Amino acid sequence: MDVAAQETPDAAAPRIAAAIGEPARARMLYCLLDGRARTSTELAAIAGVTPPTASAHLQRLTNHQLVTVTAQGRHRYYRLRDRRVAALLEALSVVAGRPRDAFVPRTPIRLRAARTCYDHLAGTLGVSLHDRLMALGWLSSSSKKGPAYDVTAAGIAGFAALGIDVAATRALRRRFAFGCVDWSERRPHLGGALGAALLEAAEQKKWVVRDLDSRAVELTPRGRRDLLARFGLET
Amino acid sequence: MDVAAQETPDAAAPRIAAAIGEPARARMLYCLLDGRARTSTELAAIAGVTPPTASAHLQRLTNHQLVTVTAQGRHRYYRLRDRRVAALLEALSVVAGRPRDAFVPRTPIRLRAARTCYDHLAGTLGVSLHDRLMALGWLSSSSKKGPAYDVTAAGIAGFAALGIDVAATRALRRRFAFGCVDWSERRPHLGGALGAALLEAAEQKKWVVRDLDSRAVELTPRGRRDLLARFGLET
DNA sequence: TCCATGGTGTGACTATCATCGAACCATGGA
DNA sequence: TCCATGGTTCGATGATAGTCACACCATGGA
Repeated sequence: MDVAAQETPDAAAPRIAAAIGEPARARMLYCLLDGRARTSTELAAIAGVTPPTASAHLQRLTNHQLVTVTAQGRHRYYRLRDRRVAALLEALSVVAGRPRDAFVPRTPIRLRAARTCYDHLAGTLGVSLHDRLMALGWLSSSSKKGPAYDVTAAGIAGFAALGIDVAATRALRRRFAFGCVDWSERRPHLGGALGAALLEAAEQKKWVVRDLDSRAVELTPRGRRDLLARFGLET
Repeated sequence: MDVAAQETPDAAAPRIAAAIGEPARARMLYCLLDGRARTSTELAAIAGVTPPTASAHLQRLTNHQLVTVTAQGRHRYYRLRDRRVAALLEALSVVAGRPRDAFVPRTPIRLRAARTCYDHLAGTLGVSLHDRLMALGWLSSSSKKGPAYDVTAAGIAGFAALGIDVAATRALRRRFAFGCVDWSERRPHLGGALGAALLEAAEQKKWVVRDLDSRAVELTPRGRRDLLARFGLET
């Protein structure tokens, strides 16, 4: 019974919002925001509910096109449906994280320090890396204050040295590179296909390790050393 | 009792989503998406509930920082808190309006034809105007496929003739101009400060008239004539 | 074939909340 | 001062939906 498929967009919007608007489901979704898949029981633990409850929640999220499920043996892997759902969750975080009087961030330091934003680096690490890339002249902000970026000749060479083919990345059918603002820093980090490629490269080089249960990303000793050497980045 | 102010962003997100995720409240919010303010009773009628119910809803929306209220005499005017809330609602529409098999738009034609998207023109009118501005060479897409736009010399002159000071608009502290994709057309129209200035100019020239109860925008006979004359735009 | 494990359906309980009528407060005009 | 109007608060009611224990189905390995 795919409820969502029979509705007008107007009627679907509040139902989708309601689907997100339940703490256990929200925990699941924000965990999946790193773009990876989780099994039903993993998500049950993360949400803090029993498997039957989690199953009901996941069914609802699937009906409303927020997540997709793929069966693999005995396991069923759930993941966010697409980047637009991720964008919705990020937009929600932006509104939820609005500065308020005497606001003190209560987010775990680990998560503020380095984390993924769907499929690219965010947090303080993501922001400093972004600033460094701008300072090095690898990236250029094409429009006056617009979020879209372009890569300079120096940047093409630099990214190539990291094993990133800029031309191939640009050819992907998604936004190439832009300043992605997230809730904890309120400053841009590198988003888009290029940001994703950068995270992938960093993971491959074992500069960073992703946490399984959250969006946290840990900087390895090797990563700390290489980032300093290559970018002059103090972490 | 401002519940939202005592919460971490993480706990606030699902509550905000839940605040949107109730049909009556969603109707109110999407109505306010044109950026204008409405009184409590107006919103009650639009949502299809009695004044006491609407009052409770509006209180919740206010607590969760989605709308603000300003008292004027006996009336209390509610409006969306800021552009980020509008962005959230649009992101929600995008997910809600995802193409589905045999999808038939059930939106009133009037709303599809011309409407506002927070504070700029959308709908088929917004889209054709956008395409025309590109064809005339007033706008240029700065990045490869990014949404940010810039204005050409021809555009600066053209907008000036409409009474729009491009330099002043660019100086505003918001995104200058970009392709804003909305749910009904799935094609970009002109968003940002420049889009807002264009709508304002069109309103001032009596080319369009806004509807009070919805996001609909009506093209006046004069507007039809002038748009044809100035842009060669058949409506 | 049997068993262990991952995952889902059922039914009962409970809490939340949307709703409205009626009463109440506040503003502006007569 | 009184009244009309806009708007909110209160209290009661009913529906929705989140929760878990238990039972059930499916897959994979022994």
